[in-house]
Amino acid sequence: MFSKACEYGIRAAIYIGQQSASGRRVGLKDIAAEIDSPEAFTAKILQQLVREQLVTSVKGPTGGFELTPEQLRTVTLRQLVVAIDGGAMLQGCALGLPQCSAKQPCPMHYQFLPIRDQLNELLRAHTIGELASKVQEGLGFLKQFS
Amino acid sequence: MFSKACEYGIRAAIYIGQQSASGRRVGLKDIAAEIDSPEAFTAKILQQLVREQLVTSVKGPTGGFELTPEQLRTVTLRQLVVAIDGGAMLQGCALGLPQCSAKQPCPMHYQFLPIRDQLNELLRAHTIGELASKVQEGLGFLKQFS
DNA sequence: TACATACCGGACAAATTTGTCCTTTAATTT
DNA sequence: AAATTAAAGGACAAATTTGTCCGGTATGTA
Repeated sequence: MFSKACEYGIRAAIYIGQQSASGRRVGLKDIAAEIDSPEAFTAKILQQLVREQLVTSVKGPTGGFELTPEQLRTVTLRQLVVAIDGGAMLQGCALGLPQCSAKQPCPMHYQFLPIRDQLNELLRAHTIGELASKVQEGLGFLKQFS
Repeated sequence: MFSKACEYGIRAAIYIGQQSASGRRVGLKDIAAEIDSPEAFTAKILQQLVREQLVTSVKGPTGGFELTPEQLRTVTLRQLVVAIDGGAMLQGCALGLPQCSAKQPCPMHYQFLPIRDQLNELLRAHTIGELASKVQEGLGFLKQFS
């Protein structure tokens, strides 16, 4: 569905959000450990998110990553996905036709349309803050325990 | 959504189906030209589909690819996708958790479930023959004209 | 039987994605 | 101010996906 980078990015953002909601700023090492992702690769992805201002970072001792109250409230899953994977998967043709549209639809065009619309709607409807709360309440997990 | 290989594979299968429905067997060169795909790469993908018996091939002069009436009637989009991309995208967790399930769901688990179910249903519901007819009737396209 | 045709299969190459390492930059603490 | 901490950024490496090339194999035709 999404790229690895995107999966890590979303998990990281939610974890940062969860901690930010409790007033804690978190470092890269902590993040990678908590979401079970490769540290250096996760750093790259977070850099992207910081550049896009979807996540906030602070350098130096006591530094780390955090989400402002506004970011918690307004940044959606969709913004993360677009920032990391680009819009292609949320718009492009399922069969890869470059100009697929009602004008010259691929054979699956009208069947896929509602599903893609729902996916877009879904991603737009959920903020990082909301997902972070879910994790905080033990209703969702960012890595698996045994 | 799907890999390039999968996109080419689906388009190729539908084109072969369209021609088979009219009693024509088609060669690789023809296929690649009609669906606008790299020839040698398309050959690899078709080999896979032939091995899985989703497509039939005949060697030698007058040879080529075709779909038997049974293949036209029974092979679904889902079988093509699984043969080429594997089942991961049709089952795996959206956030990449290896063991995501109701037991330890990711924060988006229950939101994604209905969408993934619909996608599976959609892929299962459409046969190559059906999609080939759509193209034959001019209601769907496998490449774009200008 | 010889030849031509067209798929098969393996090796190879390019491009992209995933992942690592190390130096630089910024900020806090002593 | 110096030392320490942690993110930023660039270069590099591994893995996967995408794509090519070419000799081998099967099949139909003369």
